[in-house]
Order: sequence, then structure tokens, then C-alpha cells
Amino acid sequence: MKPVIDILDERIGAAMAKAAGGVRGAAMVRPATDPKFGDYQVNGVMPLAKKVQTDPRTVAELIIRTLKINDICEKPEIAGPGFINLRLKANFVADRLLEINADSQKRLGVEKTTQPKTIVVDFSGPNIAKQMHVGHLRSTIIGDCICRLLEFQGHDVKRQNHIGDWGTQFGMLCALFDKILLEAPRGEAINRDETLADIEEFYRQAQSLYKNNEEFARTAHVAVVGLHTGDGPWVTYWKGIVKTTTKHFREVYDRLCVTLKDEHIRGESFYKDMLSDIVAELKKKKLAEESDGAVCVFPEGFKNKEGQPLPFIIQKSDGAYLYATTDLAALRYRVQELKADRIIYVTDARQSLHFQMLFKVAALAGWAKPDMLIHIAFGSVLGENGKPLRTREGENVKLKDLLTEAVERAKAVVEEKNPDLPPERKDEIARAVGIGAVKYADFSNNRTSDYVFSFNKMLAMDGNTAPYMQYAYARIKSIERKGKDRGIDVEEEQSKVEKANLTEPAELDLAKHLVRYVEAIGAAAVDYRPNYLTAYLYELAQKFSAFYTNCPVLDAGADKRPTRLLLCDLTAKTIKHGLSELLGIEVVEQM
RNA sequence: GCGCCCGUAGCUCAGUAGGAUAGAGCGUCGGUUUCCUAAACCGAAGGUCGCAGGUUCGAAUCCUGCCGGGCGUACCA
Repeated sequence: MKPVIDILDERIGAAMAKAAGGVRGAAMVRPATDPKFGDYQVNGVMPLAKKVQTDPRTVAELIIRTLKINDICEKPEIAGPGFINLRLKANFVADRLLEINADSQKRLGVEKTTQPKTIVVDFSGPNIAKQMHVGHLRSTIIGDCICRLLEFQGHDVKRQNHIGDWGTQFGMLCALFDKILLEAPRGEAINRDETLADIEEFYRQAQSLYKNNEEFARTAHVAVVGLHTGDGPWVTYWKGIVKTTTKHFREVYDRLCVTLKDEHIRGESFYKDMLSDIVAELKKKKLAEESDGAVCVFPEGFKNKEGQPLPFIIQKSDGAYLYATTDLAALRYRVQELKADRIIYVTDARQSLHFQMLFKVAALAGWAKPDMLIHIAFGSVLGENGKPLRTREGENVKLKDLLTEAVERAKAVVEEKNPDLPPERKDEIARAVGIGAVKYADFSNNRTSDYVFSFNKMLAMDGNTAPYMQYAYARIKSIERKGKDRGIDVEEEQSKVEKANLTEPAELDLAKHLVRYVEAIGAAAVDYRPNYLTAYLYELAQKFSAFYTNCPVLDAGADKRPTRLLLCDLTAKTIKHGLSELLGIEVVEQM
């Protein structure tokens, strides 16, 4: 099914070309800014009129005269300085509704792209030996949403979880493992089931020992070398740490309904053997040079505080490599081995300079074209005090704790609102609502802005929140249940609709919005902005609520009820699809 | 200093290649329940879109300057 807006754009575009005698101009069909202007408005007449030096309203008249559109719209109206307003015919909307309902692929009438691309999405990227914290939330869920959107559009998405699993800090940690082993009583092997909390404690111990104990520091250095060369027990310790931590990642991802799996993990260590080659190649290409002992690329257009060229450092003066080096290696790998047409990096906005430089250097080296590299930046999660969210002790808020609190708070609301539900159902609702609220609040904010994290707001029943959306869905499901209780065969009845009967304003309004799901997905995907999707869904839920209060479903007459059941069903399917397929938020049948 | 982002209702925020009278939610005020979940719905009040110029048929949106805030800016990631 071709999106309505695209059909309109084509038809208007053709009529415009005729009217302007070959002078080209975009139709610029947009959703109407106000319902009283209809459903869509044509913004392209005025620029075109300017080109042909004619009064815009006269041009609009000419366009309308040749325009063949009465199969879709009511008579177009010219308004204001030269807008053409378009209002969809109820008949057309009714037909569309049935097409969406008949969509055998269950895609709600949304076509796949005709130009599928291979798109690498780099997101989440937590660190080994540490718990995931609130700083990983946005990258993880926004990245996941982008993957889901692109995949639904038909692209080949390659998720890459670029975890921090390499670096000198692991030398310390491995050295501590070794120490514990040596000091353990004979026969008592190191506990292989150590938890992440243990590892975090080890981490603290190791840091302190490293500072205060020379022998330990030496062992740590040996361990770093050992990790590189693969000698000694070091790699075994490291693998154990990785295993324990990734298990924790998995738990968090599952809880968040994020589609990241173990096979998407390709951490920094994966690229360790490519780093020297990256430096060598950049040197060979005369892009990298030595400066103050470090190997640097000085891409044009970047300046430091003193106005000197700003370096992109790829090798430290002590010979060690940096994340710049790893990122270059990863980038090259993704283009050359994963055959990426596009690479999307989902990280916080503070890293934008790094990515600007990375992309520039990659382009200079000929590893990628600039327009295939995209940094999707996002703002910070702030506490009520307007500063980055932290615990009272000033520590990072652990994601696990944050989600647990969200679920607990949701549980309290369920207990209050619906105390008679069975306990396991309450838990299910609390989980969906609590986790959903955290995710939805993040998605519904503008990606690029910081936002203030507030359990109270995200769990509110009013407004653009997960519970509101989930409630709308649950109410529809309740209608279906009630219908069945009354002996109405809901599926049968709506499947027999041959012509949707959209006479009530609330019905037509809801139906029109359902037809436009594809537009919301397109808008969200093209700018990588989940909030366009949440805005659409919220509007859908609002329109459903209006319909719900104005149009009885089960008590409607035989001429009305089938269409209303159909509207309910398609609304439920759209909400469910948007929430659970595209945003990764669970819906519940009952709240 | 330079660079990036931001400044929209009392509060939190939307505003989809510049479009018509700038929208929600919270809060405030008023109304709706013998009726499919009131975790809902309807209505009202509330704005010099930081300030000043500019570009043009038209600017919250683009350009310039200023004010205010956040972040970044050579060997952390």
C-alpha cells in the first residue's frame, strides 16, 4: 500500500508541472497544521508561483483544474496566501481501513523499502567488570528502537555491541584474581561463580592495591602484557570476568525488552590485532604524524584552546592505542567485512567532537564516505536537581536498581487501582508498566535534549506516558472480552465488513489516523527520532478515547457494530505494534 | 578563546527540508459516571517562541550580533 501522502504528492506534483509549463517545484504535501484545513495541505504552490512570477492563488486554481484526485479527496480548497487544502473522502478512508485489515503480512499496510541497505548500528556499549548504569540507558533503548524501525522498513540491520572489554584496567583485575588464587588455601580454587558485585568489589580492591603496592603493580603490568600475548593464566581470568559481566548485560537487556543478544557483542578486544595496522596505514598515507611523542592525525578544521590544530590521537607516547584507534579499526571492519552501507553510532552528545574527527579521518583514509557515517547523539538523563542523575551518595544509578524501583512503583499503583487481580497478573502488569514507563518517557522526549528523570511523571495515567497507552490498549481488549461474554463473535463480525461505515466524526477521525501509521514510522526512521512515533501513538490513543466515549461499540446497531469492532481491533493492533514491535514496550490485556 | 547543543505557557516538554490563529501534559478553575475499565473524557484561563537586527509573499524554524545555560576542546572512553 502506497502511503496516502505519497500518492497526493505525486498527483499534485504532476498537476503542478502542467500548471507551471515545465517549471519544476516540489509539491510539499504536509499534514494539515489545523484540522479545520482538512487532512493535508499543499505548501509548494507559493514557491512555484514565485518562480513563474504569478499570483499564488491563480497558480493554485490552475493546479486544481488539472488535478485528478476526486477518488481520494473532497474538492480541494484554496486558502490563505495560496495553500491547497485536501480532505480525505470517508469512502477512501474506509477502503484503506479494509486494506490494512486484510494485510496478509501483518504489517498494517506498511510496505518494505524498495532499497534495502546494510546498516550497522553501534549502541549500548557497556563496560566489562561494571554494572550497567543509567548512562547506558539511552544508547541501549534508542539504539534498539532505531534497529527495530530500520528492520521493519526492510533494511538489513547489523547490531554491534561495542563493549569495553579491553584495556589496562583488566591487567589490574587479572592480577588480583591471581593473588586471590595464590593466597587461597590449598585445594580451594577461585570461585568460578563469582557475581558481578564480587567483580566490582575486586575492581575497587585492585585499584587501591595498584596505587599502594609496587609488587602488585608489577604483576598488573605482567598481566597486561600476558593478555596481549596470550601467555599465562591471564586470558583465562579475563574470559571469566567477561562471562560474568555479559550474563549481567543479558539480564538487563531481557528486562528492557531490548533485542541485543550475545552474538551482537563485538567488543574492543576484537579489534586489538588490527590496531597497529591502522596506525601503520595512516602513517603510510601520510595522514598520521608524530607529535609530542604521540601518533596523531590532524584533520582540517579542528582547533584546540590555543587555536592550534587539534590532534586525533591514535597512539599514545607510551605506545598504547586509544579508543580513537579502536573506533577506526571497527569502522574499517564494518565497511570492509560487514559490508555496511551506513554506520550509525548511538552515543551521548558529549562525544560528538570525537565522531566528527573520526568520520573525517575515516574519509581521509578512504575507508568510508562521509555521508554513510552518522552520529545519533542524545542528551543526558538528569535528576530533579537538573544535574546528571546520581544516587544520594553521588554514584551512578545502577540500571538494575532503577528498573526495580520503576516496577515496584508500578506495582503499588496496580495494587491501589485493581486490588482484586490475581497476584501473578499484578506482577505482569507492574513489569510492563514500570519498564515501559522508563522507556516511553525516554522515547517521548526529544532525543537531543537532556531530560529530567521523574518516576511520578512517567508513571502518570494522564498525558503522553506508557501507562496511558497501555490503558488504552487494555480497554480495547476489555471490549473484546465483554463482547465474547455476550456471545458476540468479534472476529467473525469484523471480518465480514465489506464497507466500513464511518459516519460519526470520532469514527472518521480515528480511522484517518490509523491510515497514517506509515507516516509516523517514516518520520521517526528518517530522523532517528522515536518521539515522532510516541507522538503518533499518543494521538491515536486520544482519538480512540474520544471514539470510546462517543461511540458505544457492543451496544451499537447491526449497521454500526462491525465497523466499530474493526476500528477497535485495528487501533489495538497499531498500538501493540508501535509499542511492542517498534519501541520494545510490552502491552497487557488488562490493567 | 574556539566548537557543538540548547533557551517555547507557572512547571515539564512537542513543534517532521520556512507555512495559515505556536500545541500537549502537569498544575489552576469549571463540567461529565444508572452506559464497553473515571488509570478516562469535555471545557476555560494561561505566550513579546531569550533579546536585537537581517533574508522573503511568509520565520519558533534560516543568517548575523548580543544575553543566559549545558557539553566538549592532546595522549580516559
